[in-house]
Amino acid sequence: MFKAPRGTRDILPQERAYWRYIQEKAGHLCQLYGYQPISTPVFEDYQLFAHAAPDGTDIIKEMYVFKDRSGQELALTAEGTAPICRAYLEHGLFNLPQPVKLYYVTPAFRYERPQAGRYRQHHQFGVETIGDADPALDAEVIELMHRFLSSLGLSGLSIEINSIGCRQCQPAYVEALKKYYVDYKNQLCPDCKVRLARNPLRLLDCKEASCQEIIAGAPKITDYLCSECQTHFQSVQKYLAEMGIVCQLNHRLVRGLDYYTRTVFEAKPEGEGVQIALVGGGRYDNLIEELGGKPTPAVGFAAGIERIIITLKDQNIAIPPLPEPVVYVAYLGAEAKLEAIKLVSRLRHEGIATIQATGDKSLKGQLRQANSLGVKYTVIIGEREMENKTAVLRDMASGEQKNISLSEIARLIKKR
RNA sequence: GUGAGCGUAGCCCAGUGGUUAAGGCGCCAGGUUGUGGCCCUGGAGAUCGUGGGUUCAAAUCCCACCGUUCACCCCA
Repeated sequence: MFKAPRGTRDILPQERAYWRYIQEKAGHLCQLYGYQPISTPVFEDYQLFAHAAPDGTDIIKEMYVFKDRSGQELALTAEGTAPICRAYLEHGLFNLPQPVKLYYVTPAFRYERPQAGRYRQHHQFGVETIGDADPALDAEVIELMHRFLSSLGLSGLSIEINSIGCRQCQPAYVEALKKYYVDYKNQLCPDCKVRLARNPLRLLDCKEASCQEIIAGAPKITDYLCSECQTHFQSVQKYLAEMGIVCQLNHRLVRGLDYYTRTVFEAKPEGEGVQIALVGGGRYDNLIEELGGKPTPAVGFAAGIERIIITLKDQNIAIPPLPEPVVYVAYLGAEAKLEAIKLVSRLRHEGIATIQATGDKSLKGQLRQANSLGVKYTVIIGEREMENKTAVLRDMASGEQKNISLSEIARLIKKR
C-alpha cells in the first residue's frame, strides 16, 4: 500500500475546517491592512533560494533540489519571501506606489526529520511590505501578526523582538562576540564550537545548559547598533507601545535566515514545553538588492499554519464546522429513483445543498445516512407518492413530515 | 545528521510464550408491512509493520530493516 511520503500529511475534511478558518481570518485582516494576495510557483530556480540563504545555512542543505528534463536546476519552495521578491522584481512592482504590500499562502518544503510541528511539507501564511524603510511598517507587520493570532482566539502568546543591526554595525558586533567567546572556547558544547566558526550569531540561540552562563555574559547586539539602526529600533518599539502591543526584548533572538537585518521577531505560544515559534519575521533590507534589484527595504513575517492548528487544538478553541448539506433525497423503488434524480438535480440548480440517496438501501438505512450527514430535511419518494406526484418532506429535528407536491419542494425549503 | 520511545482492524486499544487475538468507536444489516437519532441483536473488517532467529510452541523473547512519535539540531 502507498503512504503519504515521510513528513507529509493528508488534510482530511475535518482538518480542512481549521484551514478554512485560518485562511478566512488571514484574508480578512490582510484586506483590512491593505495587503493584496499573490501566489508564486511551488518550484523556483534553485539559485533564488541559494541567494536568500548562503552556504552554511541548513535551509540550503535541506532543500528539495532537482533537475528537470532540460537539465535546469530547480528547487521546491523552501520559504516564502524570496519568491515574492523575485516576483516583485520580475513584474516591475517597484513601479507601483511604494511600499507594495502582499500576502500569500504557500507550501514550503524542507528535507528535515519530522517531529511535532515540523514537516517536510508545511504551509506558511506570510505578508511582505516592500519598498519602504519606515519603522512604522515594522510595527504594522507586528501588529498584523498579533491581531491575526488573537483573532483566531489564541491566547497567552508572547512576542519577542530584537534588532540585529545592518551591514554597517553587525560585523562589529560579531567581532566583539567572537572575541568574548574565545576565552570560553574549551567550555562550549560541540555545536557551539561549530557555530563560533561558522555563524557566531547563533551562539546566542544555544539551549545547552552548559552554554547558558556564557551567553548571559555575552555582549548585547543592541549595544553595538549604529545610530540609524538604534533610532529605527527605538521607533519600532515606540510605535508598538502606542498600538498597545506588548513585546519582550530578547537579546538572544537572531533567527535563521541570513537575509534579516534590523528588526527580527517571533510569536510563541505559552507553556513550559517546547517553545516552537508560530510566526517569525523581520526586516530584510538587503535581499532584493542581492537578488539583482536596486536597494529596496522590506519587512514581513511567515506564520506556520500547521503549528497554528496544533496550538488551536491545544487551547481547545472551537472553530466553525464545515457546512452540512441541507436536504437528503431518499427513494423506494426504481421508478421513484428516477423522480429522485430529477428532484435532486432541480434542488441543486436552486442552490440547495442536496445529497442523493444511492444504491438499494432500506428506507431505514437511508434515514440513518441522512441523520449522520446532518441534513435539515429528508425528502422521501416512494410508490405511494409517485401516484400523485408528491413527496414526503421530513423535518429531521422535529420529526414532523408532510406530503407536498414535487414541484413545490424547492420553494418550500428555500422559504425556511 | 544524533538520541530515545512506540508499531495489534478505518480510529482508540486489551492481550508479556500455549486452544478459533478481546473490547469500544465507526461501518453494514436486522429488531414494522415505507421512517433516523437512544436501545437491543447480528455481521463484515487483523497475513498482530516487514524479514530473519530462539523455542515443541511467538502478537508476546532476540536481531535487522521499515514506519511512526518525541527530543536535539534547524525552522513556520
